[in-house]
Amino acid sequence: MNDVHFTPTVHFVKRFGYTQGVSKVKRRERERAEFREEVLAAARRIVLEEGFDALTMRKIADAIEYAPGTIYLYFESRDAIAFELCRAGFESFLAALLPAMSFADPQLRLLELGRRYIRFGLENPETYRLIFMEEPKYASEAFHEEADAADSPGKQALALLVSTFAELRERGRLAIDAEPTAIAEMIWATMHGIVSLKLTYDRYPQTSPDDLLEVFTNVLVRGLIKP
Amino acid sequence: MNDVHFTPTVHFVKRFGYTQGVSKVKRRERERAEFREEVLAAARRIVLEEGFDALTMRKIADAIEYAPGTIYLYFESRDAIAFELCRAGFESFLAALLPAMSFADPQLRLLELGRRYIRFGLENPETYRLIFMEEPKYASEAFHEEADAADSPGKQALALLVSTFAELRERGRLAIDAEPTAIAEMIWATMHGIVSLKLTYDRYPQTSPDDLLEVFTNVLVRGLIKP
DNA sequence: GTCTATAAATCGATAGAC
DNA sequence: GTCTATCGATTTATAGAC
Repeated sequence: MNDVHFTPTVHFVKRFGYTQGVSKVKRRERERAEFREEVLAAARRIVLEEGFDALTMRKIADAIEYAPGTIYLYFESRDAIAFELCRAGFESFLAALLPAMSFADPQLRLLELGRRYIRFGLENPETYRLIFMEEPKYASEAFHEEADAADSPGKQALALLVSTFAELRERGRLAIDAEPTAIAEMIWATMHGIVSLKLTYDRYPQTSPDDLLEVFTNVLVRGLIKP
Repeated sequence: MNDVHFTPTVHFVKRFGYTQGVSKVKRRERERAEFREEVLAAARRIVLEEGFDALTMRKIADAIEYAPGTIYLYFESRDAIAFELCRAGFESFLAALLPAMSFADPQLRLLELGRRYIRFGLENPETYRLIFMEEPKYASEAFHEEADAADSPGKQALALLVSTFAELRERGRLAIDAEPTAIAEMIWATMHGIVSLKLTYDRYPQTSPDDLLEVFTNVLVRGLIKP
């Protein structure tokens, strides 16, 4: 993603010269970032209230009280905005899970990861929809993107689960013989199922997400983990 | 849903009179049903190949080689077509699960239900997306609709799972103390998670749906069901 | 009953005035 | 840097000829 809008160096150097210092350049960059953030915040609000398909440049422009064309000076296209939303979405998803890693005991950590996963999904339905349920076009790109050295936030989040099961297996506490990756992805699937069903149907499942998680963890502790 | 197109009685009685018998009326009705089915088949194909958002009256008209306006003589709107697709989708979903009920043993029946659920989702991705993953607008309506006396096909499908767990509990074969409904909906969530993740991300989860199901059933048999 | 033609709305994106 | 104005494409749905 080479967004030319992020490197206006030539223009500013020509106009102000470097003898003037970089303060004005920095101010411009800051204002630019602020405008972009304003656009993204409005976009998130629209997706939350009206769904992803309702995310149009005109609606964003109305929300931030600018003309539609102005947004194109800060974002290449509507797709670029959607991609940025997904990117930020995976990052806040990872941030929501991370505190669970402070639990030293892998079983307690696992339960906390599940609780945090579900809470994130229910409290941020617009973000959850965007990264896990909508048109995979943008989300898949953001999930699979290879950052410079590290994995994408989405992959890192999954890695939290995998490492927890690897640890349980190392300690000989797994009751069945299965790959940590397979177990982790099965858990992921269940968490995703609980959240996405709740977000799609308001009245079904009749059981609350918390109770569904409790039944699942009861089964999990009995059937997968040795004490 | 009072679709005036379904009750053209007055028109036909005026035109043909009842002395002429009902054969022509029946032929008209049959042709009408055939046209509607042709529209729905084309709509299914479009949803399969290009996604639900690409379902437009023009595309349907092109596919069946009629003018766009003609479709409005048979369907009230695009929404009515989407609703009909969901309705038929729930019915074929139920039909795909039903054969599992021939297993007398509830545990074997449960495993077969899981296999059939996942197979249906993977083999009918367009229908699955439509009834369980897309805009809940039409699906929710079709799921919650109260047919004359019986439940909707969607509710009936869920009832297959619930009754299986009720049977297991009656026989004293449940290892944990939980409502059959809660257990059934937890299983539903997991099945839905496995299928929908696979349909949304092509490369993640890395574990195949079959292997995910196997891990899950291993945990389930160990942690939930007494032998 | 089907067609052509089109209305009315809305979309993404761009051009040019200021 | 922001605006107005608009292009060109797309949509649902309708009107009227045949």
